[in-house]
Amino acid sequence: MISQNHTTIKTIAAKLGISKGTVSKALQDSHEISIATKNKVLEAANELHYKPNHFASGLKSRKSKAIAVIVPEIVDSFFSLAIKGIETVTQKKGYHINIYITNDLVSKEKEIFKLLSDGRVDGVLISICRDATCSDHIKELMDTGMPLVFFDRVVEDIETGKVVTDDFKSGYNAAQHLIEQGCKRVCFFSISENLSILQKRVEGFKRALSEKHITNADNSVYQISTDKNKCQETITSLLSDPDLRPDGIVISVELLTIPIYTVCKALNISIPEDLKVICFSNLQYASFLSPPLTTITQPAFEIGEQAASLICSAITNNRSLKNEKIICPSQLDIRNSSLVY
Amino acid sequence: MISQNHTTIKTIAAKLGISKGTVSKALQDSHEISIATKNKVLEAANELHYKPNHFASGLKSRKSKAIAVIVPEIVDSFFSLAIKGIETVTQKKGYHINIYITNDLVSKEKEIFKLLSDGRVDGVLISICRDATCSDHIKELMDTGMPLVFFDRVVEDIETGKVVTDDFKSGYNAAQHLIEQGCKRVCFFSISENLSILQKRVEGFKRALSEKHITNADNSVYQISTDKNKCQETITSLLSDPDLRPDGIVISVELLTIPIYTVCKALNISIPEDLKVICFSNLQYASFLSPPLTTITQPAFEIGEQAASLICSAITNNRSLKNEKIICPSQLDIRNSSLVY
DNA sequence: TTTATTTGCGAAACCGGTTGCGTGTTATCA
DNA sequence: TGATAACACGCAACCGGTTTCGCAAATAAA
Repeated sequence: MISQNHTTIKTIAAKLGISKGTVSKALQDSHEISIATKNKVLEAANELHYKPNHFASGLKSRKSKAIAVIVPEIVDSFFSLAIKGIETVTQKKGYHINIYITNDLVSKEKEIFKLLSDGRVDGVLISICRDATCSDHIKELMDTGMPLVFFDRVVEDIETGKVVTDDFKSGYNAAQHLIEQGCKRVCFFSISENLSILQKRVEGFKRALSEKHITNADNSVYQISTDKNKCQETITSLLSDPDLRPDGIVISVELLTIPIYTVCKALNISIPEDLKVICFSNLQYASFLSPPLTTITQPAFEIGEQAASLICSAITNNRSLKNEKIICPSQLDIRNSSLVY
Repeated sequence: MISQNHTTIKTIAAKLGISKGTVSKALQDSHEISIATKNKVLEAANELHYKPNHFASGLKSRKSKAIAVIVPEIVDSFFSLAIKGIETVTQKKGYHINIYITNDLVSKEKEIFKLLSDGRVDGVLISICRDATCSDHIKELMDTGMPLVFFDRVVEDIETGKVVTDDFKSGYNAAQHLIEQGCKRVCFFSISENLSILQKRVEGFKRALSEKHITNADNSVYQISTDKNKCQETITSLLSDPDLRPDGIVISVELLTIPIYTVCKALNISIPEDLKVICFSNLQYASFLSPPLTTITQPAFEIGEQAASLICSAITNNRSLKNEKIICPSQLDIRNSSLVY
């Protein structure tokens, strides 16, 4: 095991009595090498179990054939599906993916970006942190020429590839659906004021409210902590008073589903009788929850595929990503949690 | 953007009028460089935004600080949690992780192993395919000295690090629980005859049956396809006849949960009245399913952490992984799907 | 003061492929 | 048959750090 006498291009050259350069060119199927020599080289390479060294070739080519994928969370049906979509594409195109999880911490996001400046990856796919207070680290890496594509959670004022869903419309549709189901006091539970996609969902949500003359529009959006305990506390306080509590909620992220179901159970609030719920979620199990959860289902897999395609073509064709914005529409999957009882 | 005039060690050397070697040593805080020079180098490096080149250092050191993580699926609460556990550890130790998804195909697994022989990763963490008919590719890579750790789905006859749960006992406990709940005809739904962990679960399951003198033990294990349509067909045919169908099922993997719930709904079989169900699963939503699902919950996060720790210490300390087997016990989370009505 | 030792740094080989250029050989054409 | 072109391959620099070795100057010991 210790004697890793790996075979290099030099080994092959020595065995065949030819030069390194010739072996290298033969392996690349270069036109300036005869077929006879190529065959001999291939045979020897095979026999000696030759494997080209990633570092050596990367040193010259400055290409790693790897892409960084940065996500806030992985135990999440949206992000895991998106990653699967990414992997499907990158695998076909011969790219490797490096996964980084930020846990929604900008500090960790910054550390990751430091690591990526060593040429380890050829491009970056990222869905940014919830508390996205600063994006200098992103700009800095991009300034070195690193291609970067945002998916889902984007930084609005950085001009580069973006793949998102139709957030405004989705927020609008969600609210409209609840209103159509008879809700009079509709709320939006968000987890961040900074994320542009959540802002857009809120805008769409508010638009629907104002169009339908729902009066609590100004006081209808709540920021919920993602810390388990705080989260449940906040929701509990918001839902405790039967006279003040909403009769319809749009949940901005899947993460909040369990807390809300938990609190409703604890407070004996029945969904959908007392409270109608709709959630931005990709949960496979939505139909089998109790009650079945109405969702705004994002095309997570497709978003991943599109993002991966964009970054790959940016890398190989040196394609500019400015003004490349792809919008994959979400769909409303109506289930019992939001239906008239 | 095109002018990527990156600064190298040479740039710094030229600016300061010293040699490459000195700069390199200064950056490594070598004892043979004066503090004055080190400071000058650090300052210049900072000023010029110097970033060491991953390929150049890797070429010498033969270390990539990267670990491959190979899983059959990622949209799965067990595997995504395990990956999160892995990432927690590797991130702390300065390792990157490359994710590969096999979709349970040996062919893809083999392709991945070919890719990993170029020095791109320093070690491998893998949970093998369902149809694990051959493991030559794994042995071949290990023969080159590549450290490898199996987690959850292991190859029994390859001697290396393994992190698993107590599969026999879990299978035993699952069956015992159903029997205690009054089931007379208990079945095990598996997805593979080849996976040793499933074999062990089955063994434990059968042991419980025989100890309790359940008579259908010989005819109680069914292999279910993971193809959606075939899967539902098989389950439907197994559950159709009210006189022949089981009154208790142990589901070996999370993947089969939805099909079973779906078929039961379609056939109007009520869980747990007509059929009690228990599933090997890490689903966060188990409590909120209808009915809440009794699970054998594997310590997925911990399994990931342990596996990552093992591989890291194998890489850095050249620690041998033979006979390194870590068993993280699962727990039985009893919910309504298996309880006496 | 002389010798021995330590300190600080430069020169150059090295890691393993890649590539431009030059050269000798063979094929082509007038 | 001589000039030209196509072909096949070797040589050596190069990518950007790392590391060994050696040397000169500074310091310590004799």
